[in-house]
Amino acid sequence: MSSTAESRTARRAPLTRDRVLEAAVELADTAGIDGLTIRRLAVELGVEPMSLYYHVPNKEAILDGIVDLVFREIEEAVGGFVVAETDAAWKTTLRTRILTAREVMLRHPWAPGVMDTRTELGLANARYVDAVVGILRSGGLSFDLIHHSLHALGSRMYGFSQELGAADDGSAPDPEVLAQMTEHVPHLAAMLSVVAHDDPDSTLGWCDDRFEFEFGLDLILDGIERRALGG
Amino acid sequence: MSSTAESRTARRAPLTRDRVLEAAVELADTAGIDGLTIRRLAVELGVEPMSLYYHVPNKEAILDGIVDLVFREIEEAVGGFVVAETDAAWKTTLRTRILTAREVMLRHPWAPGVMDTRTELGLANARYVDAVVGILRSGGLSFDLIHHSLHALGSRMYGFSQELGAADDGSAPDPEVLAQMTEHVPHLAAMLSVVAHDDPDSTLGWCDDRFEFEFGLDLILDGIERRALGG
DNA sequence: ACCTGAACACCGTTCAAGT
DNA sequence: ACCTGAACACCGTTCAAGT
Repeated sequence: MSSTAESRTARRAPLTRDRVLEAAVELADTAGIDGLTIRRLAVELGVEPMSLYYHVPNKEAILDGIVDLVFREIEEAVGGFVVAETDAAWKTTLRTRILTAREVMLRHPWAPGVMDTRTELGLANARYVDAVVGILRSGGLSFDLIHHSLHALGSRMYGFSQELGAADDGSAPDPEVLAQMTEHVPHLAAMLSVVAHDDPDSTLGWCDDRFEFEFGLDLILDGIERRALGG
Repeated sequence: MSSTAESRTARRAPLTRDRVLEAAVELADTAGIDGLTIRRLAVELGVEPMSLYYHVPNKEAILDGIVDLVFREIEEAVGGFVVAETDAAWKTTLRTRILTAREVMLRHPWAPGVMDTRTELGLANARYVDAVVGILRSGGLSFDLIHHSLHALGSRMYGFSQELGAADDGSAPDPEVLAQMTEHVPHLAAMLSVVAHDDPDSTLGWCDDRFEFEFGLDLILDGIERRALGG
């Protein structure tokens, strides 16, 4: 009973690599990726900045570690990366797998950005890709086609894809802005004035909304299937 | 004749927004995006750091500016963004357009990364998208399908796509590493041991090699065409 | 109009030291 | 074994000033 009250959350719990990484994910979730600094992370953990370096070599390792955590979260969400030997319904299996990964990604909007900056493929990430290869293999695809398919999917395989910019944010196009656009980008303006977005779960900025994501995903999955059937 | 020799390249040329941005592109090309700092940019221009702020409000504006320059470079490379009224060969028109954009992107490996961080759609970027919309429109597609197609293309529309990590860098798989991989990522290891990469113009790390890029691009373009024909 | 100097509030990280 | 303090070499940016 040496301390009457905790002055900070989990102050006395011993620091560990896992606690550092979990706190880092939480900080990135709440403060954004720019808010994730060694120094802020330290105050969050009730510790001096330099203490972190005992558990983690540098900031890059922290970034590696938090994308690892995200992939482990995906593994948990899909109930483990076990793959059937053969699976006639490989396409829907992969589809739901990817949409589940997407759910997790939506909880960590910073994840796509920092995944892009990773140069090495971490183990958890590799295990995710491995499972995707397994699913495609269970559908009887050749390794060659599987390889091309991974490239074709790109980041969509992880449940996210590049956005096009703020022009397409789901808000109704302002008629006045539209008039100005007509001068410089007539085709784009015409499209936006025609396309009515209803955006049920509105986007996080980095990410298509669900309908658009699925449209692109299905386009690619259909294409892969067609290649597999020799089309 | 007050100065006998230039102590720095273009030292006495008056600073201007354009000169700042051109120097910024050059610095990012040579020193990488992390090497592009206000302070280094200043010494490159033979000027004090604070001088830049007279021509540009802050660093974000510089980043906006250099992706603008990249899109202008693309516009030049494709010979202007004019679009035919109707074009039966819209698919190959768009295909070559995108592959030309890709050539430019390959000259500026930092571009995809900073494009991802832009929140607003700049004018030059919008003009690029506008031309793509125009090409699809010239093929007779509905604006609705065009809109979905833009999302389906994602960053591929600009000539780049997300990479999967260093595991797939075109180097022949090291048998010893492969043995270790077999334990944790058996499907991936099996695929890599089968897939022989011949990588003519080898990648820059952020980017698929040309064959893989075209495979994915054609998959999507074929899918769009099929949707257009009501498939 | 265009450029500068000093200063501020931040970074990540090293190194030698404390317990 | 685990944490700290002072210090270093960087950032972007403000503000008041120079010409």
